[in-house]
Amino acid sequence: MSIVQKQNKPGDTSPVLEVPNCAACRQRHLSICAAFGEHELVSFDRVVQHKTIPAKTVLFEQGTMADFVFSVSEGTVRLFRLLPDGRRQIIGFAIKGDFLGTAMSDRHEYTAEAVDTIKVCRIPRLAFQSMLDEKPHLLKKLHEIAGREIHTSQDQIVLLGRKNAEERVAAFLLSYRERLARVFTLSVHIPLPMSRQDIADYLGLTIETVSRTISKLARDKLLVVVPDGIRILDLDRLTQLSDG
Amino acid sequence: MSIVQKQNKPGDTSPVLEVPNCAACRQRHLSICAAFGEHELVSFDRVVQHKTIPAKTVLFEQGTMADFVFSVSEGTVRLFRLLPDGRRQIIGFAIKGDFLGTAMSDRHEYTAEAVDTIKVCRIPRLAFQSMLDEKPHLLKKLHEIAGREIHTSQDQIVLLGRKNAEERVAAFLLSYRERLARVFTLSVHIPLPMSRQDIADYLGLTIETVSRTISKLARDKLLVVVPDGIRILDLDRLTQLSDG
DNA sequence: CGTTTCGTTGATATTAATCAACGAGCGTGG
DNA sequence: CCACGCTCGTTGATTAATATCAACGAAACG
Repeated sequence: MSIVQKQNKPGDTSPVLEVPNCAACRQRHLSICAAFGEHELVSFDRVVQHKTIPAKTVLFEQGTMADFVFSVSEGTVRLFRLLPDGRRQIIGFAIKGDFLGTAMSDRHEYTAEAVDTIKVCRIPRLAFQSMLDEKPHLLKKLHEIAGREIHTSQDQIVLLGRKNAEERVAAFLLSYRERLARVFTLSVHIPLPMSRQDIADYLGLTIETVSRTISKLARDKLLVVVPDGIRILDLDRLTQLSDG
Repeated sequence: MSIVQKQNKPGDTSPVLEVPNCAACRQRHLSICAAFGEHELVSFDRVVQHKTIPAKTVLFEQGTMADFVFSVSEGTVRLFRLLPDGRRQIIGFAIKGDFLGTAMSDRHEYTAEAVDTIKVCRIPRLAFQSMLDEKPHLLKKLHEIAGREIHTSQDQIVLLGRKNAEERVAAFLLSYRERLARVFTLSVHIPLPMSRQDIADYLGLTIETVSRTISKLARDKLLVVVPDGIRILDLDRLTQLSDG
């Protein structure tokens, strides 16, 4: 069972505000912002706030009013839901270029918490909503993102419903690798900023099972554990394993 | 482990074509069609095909080209993915009013199969796509649907990742009840057209565990098993159980 | 430099899967 | 119309996978 870790509260977010400048943003072409033209970015700049947020800080909490939507431009965010007795299920990890607020519901459906130090762009939801109403191509882009989100959710449902521990860990490593590849270069080295507990809560396992499974994969020479992550040794076998 | 049942192949679908008439469709206000005005419906009528399809028929298959999108107007559809060794995970059940094709990807991400006799409206994807491009309010409606889909996927992820057998069964019965309530009247009687195997494959369990769990809930007087479904006796306790 | 957190590994417990048997309902064909 | 074979759901006995409980070492942290 997952125990909720010590964490910063939403109240003491006290975020560092940076000089906002979407036009100069190096993540722009990765994110929802890719849907904007040059002149649209200027009006976007007016409503967006760029923030740096320390590790373990709650970005927003499940059930609270969704006054803002977010775009992640640096670092890793864990998205999770809690059961009344404290069991935690991580829905996903958001990285550079990811958008939080696809569903456009007026309450947050999960809690978002910084895994490491993150940078985000925060946009008032109403402002974002009215931009959506004005610009059909922005909505189209957003719906594209939603489509991908549905797809990866379904992958996760198959993983949780029908895969064993080894298959789950292999699938997590490979899918996380692909996510990273969209933003960094594709490599056999996979940095894992999140804890084993996070991975366990993402895969519906316990921390001990995750640890044992990674050890087994290392023993079987599919990967090696390196500081801050793992290195893939046998991509083919790992892929085969992950597919079930 | 789930074994794939005998089923009709996509080839022998030989669907019964009905007189198409969206304006007279009694499910219209429930479905994506609710986004159309009267005169838009006429142009919609021109591209839509209404079909009646017998039980166990494959509507479309995972991985094949998504040439059509579908709106379910009668009956129950199971949506599932198969692992190479035959393990099956049901992603969801579609009922009257549900739309299949939200993700708008060019290949089907799951197989759809009639549980009982169903009626569907079939729309060529390209035609639907061009209607989307013309009518922003249709895209908006579709994105709303996508938002709900993401939300229910996340519920399912929490269920599969962190709930035990009893909680899963209780949660399934209640969520399925709510789905039905959107379309029929809310009742303590829940018809279950799908088999125990379907429920098991939806909940990431085996048929035996589902059967035992339902028996236990009946023994504990939370429900009674009735022909073609169950009847809820203690909604409060069932709700509490399902929440974890 | 002590203290806490994190990851690992071992021993045991528990849940759900697997293997097995059986009875009810249903359709088919003799 | 009844008998047979099938499918489906249920229940029991046993096994297997993962959770839980526990201990420990290493790294991180104040």
